[in-house]
Order: sequence, then structure tokens, then C-alpha cells
Amino acid sequence: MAIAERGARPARVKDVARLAGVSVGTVSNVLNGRRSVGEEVRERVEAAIEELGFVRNATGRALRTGSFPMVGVSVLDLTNPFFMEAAAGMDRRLRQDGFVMALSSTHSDAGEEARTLRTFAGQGVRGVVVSPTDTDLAVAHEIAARGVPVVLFDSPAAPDDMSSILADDRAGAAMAVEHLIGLGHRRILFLNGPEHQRQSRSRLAGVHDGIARSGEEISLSVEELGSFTAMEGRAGVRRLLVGCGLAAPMGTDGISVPARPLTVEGLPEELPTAIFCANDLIAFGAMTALRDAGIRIPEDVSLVGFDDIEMAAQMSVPLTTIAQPTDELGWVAADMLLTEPVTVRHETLMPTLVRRRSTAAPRG
Amino acid sequence: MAIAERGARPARVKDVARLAGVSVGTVSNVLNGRRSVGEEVRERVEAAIEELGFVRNATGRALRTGSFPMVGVSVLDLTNPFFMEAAAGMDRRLRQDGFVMALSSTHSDAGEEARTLRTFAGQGVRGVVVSPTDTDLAVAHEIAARGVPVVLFDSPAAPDDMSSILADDRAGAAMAVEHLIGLGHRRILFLNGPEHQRQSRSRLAGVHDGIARSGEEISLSVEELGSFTAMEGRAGVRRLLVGCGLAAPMGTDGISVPARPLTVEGLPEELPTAIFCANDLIAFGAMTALRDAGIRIPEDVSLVGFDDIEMAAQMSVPLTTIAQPTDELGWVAADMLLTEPVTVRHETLMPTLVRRRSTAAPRG
DNA sequence: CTGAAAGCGCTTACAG
DNA sequence: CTGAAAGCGCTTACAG
Repeated sequence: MAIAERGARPARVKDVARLAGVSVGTVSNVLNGRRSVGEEVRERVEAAIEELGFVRNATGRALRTGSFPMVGVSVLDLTNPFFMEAAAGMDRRLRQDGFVMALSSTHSDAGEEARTLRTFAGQGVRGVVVSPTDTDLAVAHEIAARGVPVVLFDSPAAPDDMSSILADDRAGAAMAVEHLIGLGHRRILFLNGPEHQRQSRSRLAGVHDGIARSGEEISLSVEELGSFTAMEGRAGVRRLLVGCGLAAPMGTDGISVPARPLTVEGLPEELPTAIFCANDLIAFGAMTALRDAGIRIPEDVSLVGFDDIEMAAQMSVPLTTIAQPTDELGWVAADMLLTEPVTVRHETLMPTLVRRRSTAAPRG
Repeated sequence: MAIAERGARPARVKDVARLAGVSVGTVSNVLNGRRSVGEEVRERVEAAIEELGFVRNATGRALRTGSFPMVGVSVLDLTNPFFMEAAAGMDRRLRQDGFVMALSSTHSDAGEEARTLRTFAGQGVRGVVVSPTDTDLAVAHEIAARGVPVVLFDSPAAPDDMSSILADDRAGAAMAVEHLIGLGHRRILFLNGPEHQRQSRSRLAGVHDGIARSGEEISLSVEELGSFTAMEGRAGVRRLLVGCGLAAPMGTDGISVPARPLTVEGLPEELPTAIFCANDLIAFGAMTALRDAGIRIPEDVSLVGFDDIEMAAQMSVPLTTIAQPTDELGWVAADMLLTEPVTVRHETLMPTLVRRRSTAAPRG
């Protein structure tokens, strides 16, 4: 049996009006509290609504008012914990106003992003929050020009027709490096994400800031990974260890080779005493690779992440990291689209250092 | 400047019709390919659409056709990797048909779930997929009766007005236990989720199936955790270790106390040789706690998870686990709502064992 | 093959 | 304070 055939036709304003003995305009007025309605009439209408189980049809309303109670959210990857924690914050804010969150993943593909944004616009969303694939904001500008408010998420301010919100990555990265330098580290590796992503560039700048500000002589090496993932972090550290003769090359099956036993005295000079990872997922992979090689955290190598996703506190060595105010970032992004009048705004939130157990003074 | 004031008014069918010199009905016909339209006329209309950058307004369309190109998805927790990987599968299927996914988290609260479902229904969604909070499906039935197709996700078949899709948890759990018994394990701990969740009960039944089928004498202990999280898994193993005298109690700050050194001979008899965790997150926490105590995986204790979330392969010891066809589960759930005619269907998919490095023959 | 008209469910000036 | 009517953008019988 086809589902569509089931079920009683739901009640409409017209049905409510008839039952209450008033006009549909009056029903609408009590629904919206727009004009003063007589006490007695209001009660009759409310009783009718109750009796019929009437739920206002959002489509009809949207057609009239021009906007559907929905906000579109376009993210790069649905399975990225940082985005999802931010999405949870947006959801919280949107629910307050009875809005719905339309969520779609672009898989970092600009074409998919364009499709998604246009679909949202065609559906009369109240606004769109987009974590942009790259710096080409053409389609975002296009829908903004069509009157759809957009907020750029985790992205810097763009020319005046769109809002933006992000954490200060540069300052956060500087904090991480200053923390390490403060502990006494002088040989530091920065495992960065791909350079074409804005976050990578900002965090690298912050690393240099931190070093400059410390006034210390720091030996810094930077490795650019292909993505912000655990797999890349693991492979990156593995390459480093192979280079130092501390591990055999990765098996072709992608499963790492068991570590050789290792004594502390055996750690070569080239090995950094601290690794700063551009996000927690990279740090997670790095931790695995270090552990495979029998290198202890933080005794042999200190590790710092970025984001403070939920998992960070649960890792086998709880991770010291730069915490983004992730939930708040999401909440504010949604709020920018809901509080009237909707204007172009730019917000930068401050990250904070969260000390856990993966950092300590360097060995030796 | 308020954003709402910006931008040119977007083109409507009327504008296209005027430019092409035809009626709006004809424009609609070429848009929907419903009736044969003259070749020359079609070209004129298409040119006009192109020139005006016309995008069909989904709200007007929805009001007329009765359904908005959107599917509502209600999950228990937006930051749960299993749900998000499933949501990615739904998103993939929905995008194919230009549908949008409205995603909302109920935080396992029945009241929130009711609100979410009613909101979706009021928005004229094509259908709803819901991962139900508990066994009270009253509101799901309510919207089904109002004509909104619903599919129960990760939930068993309900009485005939709703579709359902899930993996066979019971069979999966049996596989896990049979794998361990096959390796020679006879003392097994099952770290289960809360008993009020259907998954926990099914997986426990599967554990018993596996033991019964093996014909071996197995010493099984079962510990029920408060939730399917890493934190709970970690705490559960920690309690076990404290009970065996292998670890100091957890510090009040929630940070575990450093492990005491431990020799293999020192492992007490009461310690299970294998732990089966009701999901990968629990296994992740268990791994951390074991590592803290200096217990090796798999040499001292074997560990099996459930779900095969992305992280499973990246853990410090890559996790042997029962893989749910998560993406497919999501894809099929969405497909059930999109392929016409929409009928009530029930699907059960089979999980599979994925062997990685966290299981081996027992010590001794 | 094409057009004119009705209508989906709601909100909002406009009269009264 | 309340009602009648117009109209948001589209689709679809119904005529021609």
C-alpha cells in the first residue's frame, strides 16, 4: 500500500475558521498575534486549533512572506568533528526559533558547492552559512546579490556583502608555539594542513609570530600534509621517523609495521622535541605513529593539537590543544541570520590553550 | 545596511513567459517536460530561462504539489560519528534528486524528538528518517497518520505504517564473539551500552548466540555502561582494572592516574583476555584505559569494537571491529523516501568482521 | 500544441 | 475589532 494514500487530510486555517465561526484572516491574526483580537474570539479560535490538531503549513506561509523557516548550511565534510560540533551549535540556535537546518556536504568540490548554494537559494531559505571550499566566492556573492544573506564560516571577512565568523587561528597557533617554547622546547615541527586552505596559512603565520615573540632561537621545520586527517598525520610522522631511522617504511597495505624497541638515549638529534599539529585529527594520527615507534608522549616528544574536538580529551594521552569556541562559533553564525534586522557583521572569536597531558618539558 | 534591501528581484515564470512570448503554463511545461512542447517554442523558453538566470521557486511549487523537496532527519546526537557517516550516505542519495536534508539533533530527549518531527511534518517534507529515542513511537505514528512517510533508522520494524532499516546487530555481535573464541579466548568481557537502548539488547543477545554456537565453556562478564561514549568505555575499563588491583582509582579531576609498570606475568587471573565493546567509541576509551595501565593490545588483551567508524582504522592499535554498512544504511534510508511509489519497506543489512591489529590469540 | 484560469495555504493591506 | 479579497509562484486540468 502506498503511504501517500494513508491518513486524514490535515486541518487548514479554513477548517479552523469554520469551526470557530470566524474568518481565516482572524485565525491568522491570532496565530501571528499581529492585531488585537477580542478575548472571547481568541479563545474560540484557540479551542478550534486544539481540537483539530491544526499545524500551520510552512509552505503557504513561506510563499506569502517570502522566506521559509530554514537556514542552509554547506560544509566541506559531514564527518569532520569540528564542523559537526559547530553544526550542533547552529542547530541549537535555530531550534529556538523553530527553524530547520538544511545541511549538505560539498566534499570540498567547488561545483558541488555551487549547486548546493543555488538549491538553498531556490528554496527560499532565510540565509546560508557556508564554509567555503576555496577563495572563489563567486556563487556566494551571486546568491547574496539575489537577496539571500550569507555568512562565511571559519573564513575571513569578505568584501561587504556577506557576514563572516571565525576564530583567530593565527593567535591560536602563536599560543601553541609559545606554550612549547615556554616549556623549553627549541626544536619544533609544525605539521600543517594543505597550503591552499586558508586555515593552514593563518596557522603558519601564527607559528612564526610565536617564535618571533619569544625572542628565542628556535629550530622550526614545517611539513605540509595533503589534508587535515588522522591518516595524513600518521603518515607524516612516519616519514619523519623513517628519515631518522626510527621506523621501517609503511607497509603497502597501509598498516604500519610494528615498532622496534627503543631506548631514550637512542633518540637522534634530528628528532624534534615537540610537534604542533594544525588540527586534532592530525595530532591523533601523529600520536599513533609515535606510539608505534615506541616514542613516549610527552616524555620523548610533546604534542599539541588545534580545535579541541571532543575526542581530544579521550586520546590515549589526553591532548594539549588550542580550543576553538566551536559550539559558540556555530551558535553565533546562526544567530547572525536570525536576529532582525539581518545585517552584514564580522566576528572573530578567541581560541584558548587547553593544557592536558601531551606536553611537558623536553627530554634531556 | 540591511541585507534584505539588496539585490535585484529574482526572475519568476511570468518574466520568462513574457520574454519568450508564451504563457506561464508553457514555461511550466518545458520546466517539467510534462507535455510535448514545440521544438521552436522550447528553445525560446530555454533561452529566456538562461538569459534571466531563472531558478524555479521551490516554495510555489511545493504549495501546488504538496511536497517540499526536503527530507527531515532526526538523530540522537549530531556529533556521533556513526550517525554522521550514515547522514553522509543520505545526503549523497538526496542530492541526486535535488533534495535537501534537514538535520536536527534531539539529544536523546523524547520531547525534542516530538517537536522536531512535528516541525518537519509542518514543513511539507517528502518524508522523515528518525533514529528513535526509545520505543515510544507515538509521534512517529502521528505524523505517519498525517501522510508523512517515515523510516525508522537503526531501529527494528514497527507495526506496518512505517518503514525501517538497520543492520543485524545480533548477528554482528555473534560474529565478534565467535572471532574471539576462535582465537582461543575463554574469558571475555562485554562492555555494553545502556540496556534501555535497543542496540544494547540486540548485541547482548548476539553475544549469547555466539557463545552458544561455539559449544565452548566461556566465562562471560557483562558490564553495562551509561552511554556509548569513549568516556564511559574508559571509565568502565578503569573500574575493572582497579578491581583487579592494576590501577589506582580515577583522580577527581577526571584525568586518569599514570600507570604503574606491569609485567606480563603480573596479570591476574580475573582479567579477561578479550574485551568486546558495544561500539567503537567505547573501544577507543577502553584502549586508552588499558594503555594507561601498561596493558598491551593485543598481546595481553584483545579488543573488538562495533560500527567501524572512520577512526577505527586510525587508533593507536588499529581496531578489529564489526563493520556496519553505515553509508549504505543511510543511502537506502533516503532511497526509501525517494523512489516512487513510496511504500512501507523493511531492510536488514548484514555487518561484517573487519580484522585489524587489536585481536590475537590470548596470552599464556 | 498552446493559453487562460483555478487553486495550493497562508498573510496583509483595505474596508467596514 | 473583524471580514472579504488579493496575491505570493507555481502546476494542472480544461478548453480551444
